[in-house]
Amino acid sequence: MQPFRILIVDDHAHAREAIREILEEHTDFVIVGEGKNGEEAIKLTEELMPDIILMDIQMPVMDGLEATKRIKLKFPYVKIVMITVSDDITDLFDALKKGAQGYLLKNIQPEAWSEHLRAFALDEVPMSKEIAFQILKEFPQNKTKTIKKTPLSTREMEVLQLVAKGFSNREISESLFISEHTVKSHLKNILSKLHLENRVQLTSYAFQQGLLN
Amino acid sequence: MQPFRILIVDDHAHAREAIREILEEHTDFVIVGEGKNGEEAIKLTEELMPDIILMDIQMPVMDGLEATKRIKLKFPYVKIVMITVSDDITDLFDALKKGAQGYLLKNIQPEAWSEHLRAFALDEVPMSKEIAFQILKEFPQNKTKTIKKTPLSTREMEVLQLVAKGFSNREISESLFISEHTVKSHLKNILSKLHLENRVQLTSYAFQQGLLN
DNA sequence: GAAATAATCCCCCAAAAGAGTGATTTAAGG
DNA sequence: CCTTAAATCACTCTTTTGGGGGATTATTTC
Repeated sequence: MQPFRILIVDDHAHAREAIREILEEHTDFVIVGEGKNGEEAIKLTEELMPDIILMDIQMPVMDGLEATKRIKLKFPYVKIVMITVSDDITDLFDALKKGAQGYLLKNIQPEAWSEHLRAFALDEVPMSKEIAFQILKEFPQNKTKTIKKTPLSTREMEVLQLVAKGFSNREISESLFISEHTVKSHLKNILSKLHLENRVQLTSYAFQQGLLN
Repeated sequence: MQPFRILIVDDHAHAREAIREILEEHTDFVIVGEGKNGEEAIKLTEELMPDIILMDIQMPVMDGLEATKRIKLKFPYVKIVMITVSDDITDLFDALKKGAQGYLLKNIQPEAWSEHLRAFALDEVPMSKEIAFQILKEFPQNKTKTIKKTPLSTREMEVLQLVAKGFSNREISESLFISEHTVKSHLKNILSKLHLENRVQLTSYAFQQGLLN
């Protein structure tokens, strides 16, 4: 079998070096390029068409979330795996939303990376539950609390329903007998709670979660 | 049983008179008000809270479609029935999309109206298939051709997929390697073909029709 | 009684969306 | 050959959206 072609994107040279060392122990991975930020990631992906991109989340110029989103839009078949030491695990969920296949934590059992990467590359797992569990259980309690559920309030749900039906903020405000400012405020909070960017994504989300009617 | 409280909205006085005559033959209908346009319809609905609104489509100031949409947004339980002599039957489907319960044609068997209205009021039919058929069969062939299916083209479907994922026009244009102008043009055509107003409604539609993935 | 949350409203501002026009090129069908 | 449809791009203009600040009440929770 052809080795998996891997692109590494991280702003720290020493981090890239560490990753390279880990992967070079295995003959079924070949590192085809390295980038320092999101912009380079996009350019290098176009040039090299890697099988897998290992991408850091925090980077200057363009961060890994934005880069993941854009690369996935243009090249849906490229697998992207986030690498991070993030202390805010919600970033990782955001990454999955933007199309990343999975994530690996720099400081947690890098010796097992190759195994997980192979699983990602072979599409064996969209996001392996075992890996997720493995990672989550490593997190101290106070960290995982950052993924606390912030469910939508009653009013926010009402707004959501009307947004998903395609009504404008103005129309919603008239329907609920409140000002348009308030509607925008609710919507802002909803998008923020759900880590979404716009009302279309909210509508998709609502359909997929069965939140409507 | 209480008689059904009916509001008539039509810009022609003689049309309102004709409707009044038809309905007054039946004791289970009482006409509580009359309006001449969409704005009046909204005002009168707030004041009178009728069970059923009989509304013309073509009216000055604000037409029946817009009025239907707004009334339904504020008062979802009011039944709205469109009355029209429209030669473009697509208007009627638009009316149903905006929340109308059904429609009646001025020039076709008004003697059967009361029966149909009773059905609408009692929620026996969201839009009775028999009535729809009855009306459709009265239409000459060349008229019904105006409801011709205009399916989306391949490219339009591609645009739809990306819109429903919450991407902006700019992002879509970069993904498809075309200009943003072209994306807007496609989107405009899509919305027009499907009689929708914005990308959120398109997203809802796509989900409900199972057009995605 | 303090702290947190929900719901309401306000301002500013840049970007995006949508509606109305238009044009050109290519491909497909009769 | 003519017509139609699809796909592309363009310009203008207004409205809408979404992000960034805030603030005030009232209620609930600890």
